[in-house]
Order: sequence, then C-alpha cells, then structure tokens
Amino acid sequence: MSTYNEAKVVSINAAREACQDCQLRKLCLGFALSAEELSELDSVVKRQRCLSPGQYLYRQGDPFDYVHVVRTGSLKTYSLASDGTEQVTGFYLPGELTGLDAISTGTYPCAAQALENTSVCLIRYTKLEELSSAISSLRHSLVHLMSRALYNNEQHIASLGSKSAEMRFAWFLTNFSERFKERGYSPSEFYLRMSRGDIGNYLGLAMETVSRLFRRFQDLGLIAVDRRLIRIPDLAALQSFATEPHYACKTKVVA
Amino acid sequence: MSTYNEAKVVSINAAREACQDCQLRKLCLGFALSAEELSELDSVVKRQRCLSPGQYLYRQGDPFDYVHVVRTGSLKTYSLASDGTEQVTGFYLPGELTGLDAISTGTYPCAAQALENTSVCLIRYTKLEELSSAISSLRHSLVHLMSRALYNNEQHIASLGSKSAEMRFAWFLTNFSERFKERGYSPSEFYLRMSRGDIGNYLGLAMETVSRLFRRFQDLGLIAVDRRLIRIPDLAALQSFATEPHYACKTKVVA
DNA sequence: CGCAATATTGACCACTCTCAATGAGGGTGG
DNA sequence: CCACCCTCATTGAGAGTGGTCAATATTGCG
Repeated sequence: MSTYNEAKVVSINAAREACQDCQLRKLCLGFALSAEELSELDSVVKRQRCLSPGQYLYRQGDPFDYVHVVRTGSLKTYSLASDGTEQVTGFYLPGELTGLDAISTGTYPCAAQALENTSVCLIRYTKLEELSSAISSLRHSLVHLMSRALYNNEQHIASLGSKSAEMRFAWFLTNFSERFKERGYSPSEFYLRMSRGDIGNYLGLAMETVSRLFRRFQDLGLIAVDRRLIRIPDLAALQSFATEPHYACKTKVVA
Repeated sequence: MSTYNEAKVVSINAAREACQDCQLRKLCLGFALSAEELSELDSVVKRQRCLSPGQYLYRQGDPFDYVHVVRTGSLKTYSLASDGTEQVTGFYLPGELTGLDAISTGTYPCAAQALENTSVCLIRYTKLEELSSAISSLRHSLVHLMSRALYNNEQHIASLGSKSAEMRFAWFLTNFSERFKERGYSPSEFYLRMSRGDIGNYLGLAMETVSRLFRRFQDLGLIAVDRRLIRIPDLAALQSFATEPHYACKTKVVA
C-alpha cells in the first residue's frame, strides 16, 4: 500500500514537474487541479524520452500516438517529398509542442529529429482527448496551442514569401530571439543547434547563401557568430532588416 | 407557440443545412445528434453573411469572435507586414474553415477578403467552445480541423521551399484540383478567382512570373487557360511537374 | 463607348544557385 | 598525444532563374 502510494506520489510529481517545463503548465499549475485530476493527467504524461543528436523522435508515416513536448534540447521536423528532397518545416525549443499536425491524418506527416541531446515528454493523444472532455482548461489549452502553431506557420510562410534572402534570414534570427526570450533564455545570446543546411532549407535558401548571410550580418555588426553561438548586440537593428529591405549595403551604397 | 416552434424548426434546419455545406457536417449528420443538441448547435451557427468581391469578412487586428465556414464563393487571407507589404497566407473554398489562427491571440492575425460573391456562416467561438465540452464529436471535429489546417500550412511551406517557380506553380494547381475534388467539384476544370498577383504573392513569385508560367504550361499542354478558368487535361502530367524538376523544357532541350 | 484595373509580353540585370575547392572542428584510432 | 578522416562550414567564380521596369493588350464596368 505504502509503496503504491509512494509510487503514485512520485509519478504525480513527475507529471507536475514535466508540466512545469511545458506549455501545459497552464493547466497543471494555473488552474489548481484536484489531486484526482492530477493523477489522471499523470496517466497521460508518459515518462520522458531522451534522444541523442540525429536520433528520431518519430518518422514520417509513423502511426500517430503521442504529442510531444520538448523539455530540454531541440528538434527539427521535416517532410520528405516523393523525389526524396526534404523540407524542414520547423524547429522546436524547450516548452514547444510537436506532433499536432498528425492528429487529422493519423500518421505523422513530418519526421522529428533531435538536433542535440534532447529530452521530451510524451503525451498519449487518446488519453489527452479523453481527459480534455473532463478538464475544460486542458481542452482550452490544446486548442490554444494549435492555434498558436497555425499562427507560427503563417509567419514562416510570410517570411518565405518575402523575396530577399536578407529579410528571411533576419526574420529567422529575430524569431529565435523572441522564442528564447519567451522561454526565459537570453534573447541576445543563444545557440542555433541546426546546421547551416537546415537553416537554408527552412528558409528556402541554399546553404552557401546562409553562410554568406552570417558573414554579411557579422560584418555589418548585426550579430556576432562563433560557430553555432549567436550574439545579437542590437536587436532593433536586426529587426529592421527583417521588415525593411536594406538591400544596398553590400554591393553599392546608393547616394 | 406554434410560431415559436416553427421558427425553431426553421432555424434548426438552417443549422443542419449550414452544416451540410461545411466540415462540421460530421457532427450534425455523422453522429446523430439529439434534437436538443441540434438546437444548441443552432445557437452557435449564426445566420450566414454575404460578401461582395473585395469585401472584408474581417480585418487584421479585429477582435476574434467568430470562426467562419465558407458556404459558397471563396476567400483569401493575408497579413500585412509593418512596411505595408502583404503576404497572402491562404485561399478558402466552400466547406473550408477560416479564423482558427485567431484563437490564441484573440485578434485575427490575417485579414479575410472575398474573391467573389461569397457567403459564409459564422460560428461564435465562445459558444462553440462551451458546446464542445458537452459534445465530444464536436470537440474531436474542431481539433481535427485545426490539425488539418496545420498540415495544409506545412504543404504550403514545402512548396515555397521548393526552389523552382515551375514546381511551386504546379503544386498550386494540383492542390486546388484536389481541394475541388474533395468538395465534389470537378478536379479538372475550375475557376481560380484570385488575381495573378495574389497567386504570385501566395507562391512567393512575381505576378509576371505567374503569367509566364500560365503561358508555358499552356504551351506544354498541361493546362488550358481561359482567363480565370482552368482546365487540366492530364492531371498526372501536371503532378509530375509538382514533384520533379522538369526544368529544361523552355530554354534548351538537353540531349 | 471609354476608362480603369488586370494581364501579358519583352528586355535587362542582379540576386541567388550551382559547382568546386579550401578550411575548420570533432571524433577515432594508432 | 598526435595524425587522420569525416563532416560541416566557408569562400570563390560563373551561370541562370526569376525580379524589376516598362509598354502593350485585354477585360470588366459604368
């Protein structure tokens, strides 16, 4: 009995802890769940899974079972076209959810791969759905997160639509700066763990172009780059490159 | 009494009818709602709204109240950057939902504008949410639709990421063909009501490039274009242009 | 019928891609 | 501990796709 209860408490704490790190904290902490509800939630949040760099969390076409919350580390998601070319669709930082796009199809439309040592917690979707009928805040949260994901995708689309490589790249950097800030990390100094190739793919640019942009932005004093560590001394300046086309800077200084 | 009941019946029928046209039909018809549930649903689905070409369903920044289902006609959504440039984020055909991206922010992040005479039904979100706690199929449906929207966005992103204008354009055409087919319209002959400029914007291409692609594809026999009416004699051929880069066709026929 | 908006077509050029070589790290094994 | 290799990143040169600008054609609408 005692052991059972202890185990229960431990697992409840594990769930609570897992939620602290994730977007779902709203419902764990913000809404003061009952012990019973919390233990139900515990049945949903499976113990975390650890991934090494390059390891897959799931592959394109895998049957959909879980939604995943990044605890530490980072992921990229990408889809493979029929001709084998891959398209990076997103990067996921601690606290962000992935796998939501699989709900409608029943299989993951994108693969998710760790960019570094990464731990995620798994949330069994069927359970999550059951539970969301009982706990309104959970339901609310889920819909909110999906809406947010839609919004993010639209921003990505908007950046791909803006013609110049410069603007896309500046948007990319400011976007990560914002996301790190939201998560409590420094907005002006962070690691971008993905390769130049992944960045290029994500932005619809060639790897070489990304590399040249890193150099150009560094020469302009917009960023300081040390391998994959980025520092942004003047975020406002960088943001202006994301919105206005500053194109002339390299080739010709128009009078 | 009689008048009240009649009105009730009429409005229930209106809701049922509205749902027949929309993705939400699943829950109206597929799951055999009780009369009571149906009348509740009726309170959610507001009478439809009609729009003339160019008229706005909502504007960017408007407070979020309703989710919208296109009944007839079509919409485009676009977001305005701070410098005033617009980015078309989506086109919506009959049966498709718009406004889901506004749930998280509370204001519409994109404007929605009619491309032709268009009627939509409005679904008050707060009611929808209340009701979705009671009706599990509705909740399921909503999440499903959002997931589907995420998936669609990822496809859009993948198409923007594929470098060649040809492939983007071919994807665009096949995507619309599929969507028309899903909705029960002809997949091989349909109107694209948006301007060339909108298509270009949506695909990250210049209007002139889109115009040239229409011509090239027509010359290749892939499509027949009469103003905004498109006919696709051989869908498979077109699809091959969406996946494989057929690039050489115009400039040089390499031996 | 005439104006305005949209679409087409052409010429030019530049931004970005491709190809290719070099350089820098990081890990492994001798 | 160093040499080697392999991956990733950088840099350069050249070419090409697609953008820009501009003129013309077409359509739609009053």
